[in-house]
Amino acid sequence: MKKQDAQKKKDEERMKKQDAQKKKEEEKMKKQDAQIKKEEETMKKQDAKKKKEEERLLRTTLNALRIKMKDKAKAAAVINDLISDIMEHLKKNTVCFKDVQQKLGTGSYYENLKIADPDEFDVMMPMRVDRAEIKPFKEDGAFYSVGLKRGKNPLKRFQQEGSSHLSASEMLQDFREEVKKCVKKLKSVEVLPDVEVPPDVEVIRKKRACPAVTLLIRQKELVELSLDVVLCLEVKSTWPSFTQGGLKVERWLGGKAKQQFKYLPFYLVPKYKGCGTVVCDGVRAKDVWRLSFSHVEKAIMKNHGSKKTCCEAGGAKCCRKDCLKLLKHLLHLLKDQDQKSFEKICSYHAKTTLLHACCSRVDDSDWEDSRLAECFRGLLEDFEGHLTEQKLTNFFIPAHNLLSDVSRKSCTSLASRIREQRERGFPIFMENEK
DNA sequence: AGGAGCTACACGAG
DNA sequence: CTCGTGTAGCTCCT
Repeated sequence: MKKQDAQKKKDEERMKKQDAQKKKEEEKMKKQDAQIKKEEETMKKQDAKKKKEEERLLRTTLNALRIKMKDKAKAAAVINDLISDIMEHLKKNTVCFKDVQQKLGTGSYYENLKIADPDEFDVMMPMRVDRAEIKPFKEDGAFYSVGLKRGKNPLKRFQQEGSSHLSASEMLQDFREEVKKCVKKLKSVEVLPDVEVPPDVEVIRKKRACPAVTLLIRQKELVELSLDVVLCLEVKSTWPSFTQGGLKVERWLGGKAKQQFKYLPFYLVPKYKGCGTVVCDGVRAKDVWRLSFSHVEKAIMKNHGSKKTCCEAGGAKCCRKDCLKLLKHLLHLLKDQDQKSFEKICSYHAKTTLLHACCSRVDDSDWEDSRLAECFRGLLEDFEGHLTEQKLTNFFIPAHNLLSDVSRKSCTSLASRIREQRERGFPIFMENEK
């Protein structure tokens, strides 16, 4: 019996030992679990911290990009005076350009997207052309020849001999001369002793394939201002068929909004490249015009939410514009570092990327102000995608690739520079932070 | 043509 | 931080 008892005790003890062992192991496991959880939590915390840091960086960057009210007021006074002088001159002293009645402010300043300094202004001066014959020039649908039909029109003098085509180059040249005359006249005005020194205005040399007459305004104690005056044709008729399938804003802004945009006129700017060799249907390359929808871009930027109240006093604020501002800023900084290689990539590419992004992430909740960092990253990924594929469709003309003139090399190298910034938390913004 | 009233934004006060 | 105010630009109205 004793033996049996002893055996039992032994067994029991062994069992106890085993149990203890088990418990120990369980505890060990628990501890490990806890450890893992803890690690996960610290990772999460670190991530959150990183996110917060990044958010802060982006906000301070945006803050620094804000335009000062005083600068804006000073610049606007000068620019507006200059613009009304030019318009007056055109109305009173010219025959062919007297029909320019309104100014059409375009570009980032007038879209409230200008960053850092109010130093660049874009103004279009439209001339109505009625009953014009607009024919596409080459295949992508961005360039057109403009023919005038019979009837009186001060623009007739810009028609090519033996054809009805309006010569973009000649018209732009004459327009330049008129602007120059106006500037000269302004300079010759006698300066009264008690009047402020008038700003020094210079018409700068025409750049190749540039539709604008650029004026540089220098003033004491103020940044240099540049004013692009763009002569353009306003056509009040249905948009060219090449625009079909573009402006895909139905899901974002609604079908009605799209319809209303399509009721607006379209514009043609004298953007031609190359010399006067005959290229297509007897039309010379320097006589062609390029489509412009900057008035629609501006309207979209002003009314950019899927809800009407987006960014209004009562509604929720979104970060669409802020994301674009940041992208433009990043592009500027990268261009400054590496001037030559990214020369051909401009803020219009950034703007177009945002427009496309808004069409794929259509809800205002996709662009909540609180998600700035996340949204900005998304926009950058879009941009990198366009660059690596070397394909960025004109928002209004699906067959027109805005990157077709940019070299493969600069596309891929810019894409990797942007990716690098994104992955490293935008050190380029930190360097420029003060 | 000019001005009233609006929006979008900057900015300073509390 | 929120709020009111100022500024420029735009639309609509007379």
